[in-house]
Order: sequence, then structure tokens, then C-alpha cells
Amino acid sequence: MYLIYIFEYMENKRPDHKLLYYLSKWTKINECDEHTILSSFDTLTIKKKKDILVVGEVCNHIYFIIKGCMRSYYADEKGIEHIFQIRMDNNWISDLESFFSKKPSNYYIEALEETTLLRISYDRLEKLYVEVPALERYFRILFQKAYLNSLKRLNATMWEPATERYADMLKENPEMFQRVPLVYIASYLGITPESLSRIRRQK
Amino acid sequence: MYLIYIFEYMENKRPDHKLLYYLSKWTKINECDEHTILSSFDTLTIKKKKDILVVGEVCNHIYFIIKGCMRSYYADEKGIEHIFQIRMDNNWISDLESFFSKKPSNYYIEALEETTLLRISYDRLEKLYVEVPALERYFRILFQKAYLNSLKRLNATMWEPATERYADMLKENPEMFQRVPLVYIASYLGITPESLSRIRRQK
DNA sequence: TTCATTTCTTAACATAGATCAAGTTGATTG
DNA sequence: CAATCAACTTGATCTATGTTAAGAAATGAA
Repeated sequence: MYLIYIFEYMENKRPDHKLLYYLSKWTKINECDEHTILSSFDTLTIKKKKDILVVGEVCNHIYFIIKGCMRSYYADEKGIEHIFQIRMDNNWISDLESFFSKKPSNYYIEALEETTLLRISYDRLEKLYVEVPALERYFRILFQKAYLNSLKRLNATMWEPATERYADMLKENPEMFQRVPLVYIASYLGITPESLSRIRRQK
Repeated sequence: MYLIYIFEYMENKRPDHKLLYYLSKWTKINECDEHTILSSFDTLTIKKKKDILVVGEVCNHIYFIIKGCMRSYYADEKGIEHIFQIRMDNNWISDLESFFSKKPSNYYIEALEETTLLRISYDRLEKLYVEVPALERYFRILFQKAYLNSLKRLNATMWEPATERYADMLKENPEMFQRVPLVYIASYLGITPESLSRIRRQK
């Protein structure tokens, strides 16, 4: 059964099925639920440099990136942009704070490449949790993992020098360096582009 | 119904009921489930400076602090301790990475005061998720919030000076300064005790 | 009540990384 | 094809925080 997803995923024939494939990794979902889930999502494609969320808007959706690259960021008082996340194929992106609180967001979410996404609204997701409890399990595990990742990144930012954080990222996320400008990667690492440039020279 | 919890919570007559009170804030649980949940937890009390987890052990439980104060930390190559979390009354503590992966932990979890805890094992929790789906919802929301908090702390660590992080913490967590030595608070803020001391003098 | 230990502070010096300012390279557009 | 703009690099200087070392204050134990 799941083999079909993998196959279609490889063939890229039904891009929306990638989501089911990823769900199936952590939770069991029957065929009936699959249809319920898929029908709750919309597909959209967004051009490079266009936003799916701007400051002041409530973030009403969470997005699953089928193919492409997105960043979320905010601008401080001086207008300097600070990047929160960079996400590529088969990852989720949203402003969860705004999404769950329904308050206006402090963030922008922008495409760094032409990107195809699945999206689901807050209300539709709440309904889905009730209709398909396995989905609540999936998101429990998703947030659990996201939390642990965030703690790891926090620890590295506090206690490891930027050179190491850079080296780790290069090792764990080499593709990002092919697809994302270094300015953004620097911000994601918590340093200035100048510092990143110097770190790269030394290697 | 929930009023009873609040009452008992205030009266401190049945400390284990605090957990139900906190569960009830985010999810609906019927009376039958309440018994199932409570009977899945053990109560334990641990003396100041004693560990409930040491490096190399698998963290088999997650703990809910009824009353007291715990810290989780690791020691780097130089033997310097870095604090991951400080948690007080009515919060959870564990090494989730070890807990979910069942691999040996890199952390210590130690009592900073005499502390009373509820604990549940991995296997028991997995069973509970099936028996009481509302609990899966509770933990989904718990991890969601923990993730957002962690992101906030990450952002502050990257882009705010230590003085601000200190001021924020003093405002949001004044009680911690009464109960936790400054060495630990410094580490939690990502700075040395010397720096914290300097920051405090300037105010 | 005294001694030992832990916690906290202070000062002098060192350093990673920021800031400012200027350039180079490469990509995009009219 | 030139012109503009975005991405990246480099150097000089500055600053927040770390490091080392010492001592004071507070706490706990004998």
C-alpha cells in the first residue's frame, strides 16, 4: 500500500500524495481517511519573492511544501531582517503562533524559489483532528520533533562558535547552500553575512 | 466539575489532581478517563541535589513536577555545565530525545529543591494515547507550545543582548530568581555567571 | 560558633563576532 | 550591451561577552 506512495513520489505523478507518504511514516491511516485528508488541502503555486504571509495578517493556514523553498522572517526596529526558518521540499511552514492564537503575525513568509504548496486552514484542521484522530498523533510527533530540533539549535547558538554551527549545517543540509543565498543562511545561523564570509574563507 | 480540581489544588489536599486540572485546560476528559490516567502515574519525592537521570541512562519516564524545582543539564568536554531547562511547579521535565528514541541520554536531571513528581513510563504513555485519545491532543498542544517557546528563546539568544534577555526573564519568571541560584540562571540565559553579575550591577 | 563550601562579585585582559565602509563579482533588465 | 541591482568579500575598528584570578558574602555542617 505505502509502496504506491513511494512509487508515485518518485515518479512525481501525484505530488499531493507526498503528504500521505510522510504521514504514513509515523501513523497508520486507512484509505477512507486518506481521501478525507487530501480533500481538506488546497494546492497553490507561488512565484519567487512573493509572500504567502505579511506582518499584520493573521496566519490562517499551515503549509506543506511539495517542491520549492520558503523562508519566514521578521524585521527589527532598524529594519534588519532576521530569519526564523528556511524550509525546502516536504517540510511544513507557517507562523504557528499566529495560526493557533489567531492574532496578527509579526512575520513574513516568502518564496525563495517558485514553490508548490499544500495548505490547510485552522478550522479545517481542527475538524480533521476530530474526524481522523491519527492526524492528531502525526502532529503530536511532528511538534515533538520540531521542539527537539529547536532545542538543539538553541543549544548550538548558545554554546558553539559560529564556525562549528556553519560546519554542522554544511554537513546536515548541503543542498541548502546550493539553493539559498548566503545572506539568508547567515541570518539563520545567527551571524552577519560578513562573518559567514570570513568563516568560509578560512576553510 | 473542574472547580473541584481548582479547590483541591488550592487546598493542596490531593496533589496528584493538579495534573488533571492542567489537562482539563486544553482538552476534555471524562471521569472514567481520569482514573485511567491517574492510575498510570507514580508519585515520587526526591531530595535536593539528587538526580532522576544521569548521562548514559535511557530516560524511561516523563515527569510532571507537582512541587519543587528541577534542572536538566549536560557537561561539555571541559566539564562546564550547560543548563537546558529549569522547571518548577506544574511543569513537565524529561529528556525527550532519549525518552522517544530509547537511546542513552546525554543529560542529567537534578533536583534543585526537594521535589515531588508524577512520572509515567514510555510504554504506559503509548498505551494511554490509545486508551485516551484526548491525551494525545493534550500532548500535541503541549509540544506545540513548547516548540514556540523554544523558538522564542532561540530568537532572543540570537538577536537580543543579554541585558534584555535578563530583563525579560526577571519580568516573566520573577519567582525563579527567589528559588534558583544565579549560576544556573546565567547558564539558562546563555551567559557566564560573571556576565550576569555585571548586568545585575548596572541596573 | 566556627569552619568549609557554595554562591556571588569585581577587576584586568582576551577574543569572537558586529559594525561600518568600500569594493568585486555576477545576475537581471531595459 | 550597458546599466543597475543583488550577492558576496575584504579590511579597519569597536564592543559585548568570555576568561582568568581573586576575594567577599552567604549558607550549611560539625
